Amino acid sequence: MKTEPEECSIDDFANSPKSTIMWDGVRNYQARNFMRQMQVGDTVLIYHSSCKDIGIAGIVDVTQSAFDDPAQFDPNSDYYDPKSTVDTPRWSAIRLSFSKKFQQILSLQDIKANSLMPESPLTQKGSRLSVMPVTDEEFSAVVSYIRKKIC
DNA sequence: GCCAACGTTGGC
DNA sequence: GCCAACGTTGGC
Repeated sequence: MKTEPEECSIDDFANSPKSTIMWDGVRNYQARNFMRQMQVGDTVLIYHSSCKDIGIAGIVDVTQSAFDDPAQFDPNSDYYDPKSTVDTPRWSAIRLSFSKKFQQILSLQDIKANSLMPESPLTQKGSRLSVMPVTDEEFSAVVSYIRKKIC
């Protein structure tokens, strides 16, 4: 899952390890559909975008599967969607909790240079998908690369 | 700040 | 249903 760290970063999770953070505001159907597939206990890579240190910053866990994103009903929210009603909601949110923060960001450069996620939309030009699946293979590649790099 | 790539909107 | 125009994303 992508996030701008100024809005929500891995540190926001790390600083409140026992609480959960609601992941709301996703307003793209493809991303939403991927969120709806996520189950409690699933592992999520957190990617910092549009910032100085671009890349994967750590790991969080799903603590609640998809529910109606309350922001879509709130006229005062940036994420308000006038076309959503309680009867016909469009958007979903999930809840996440802290798992791990990488000791250093696994940069997009490194991800590309070492082909850690060659098939992923993440490494493909022009992809704007903010929630995307990660294969077991990609996850293993990411974790073993960051271990090696830190040691 | 630039700009390519993308998704959405809305007139027809 | 098409597609031009528009707004947004996000790396550089």
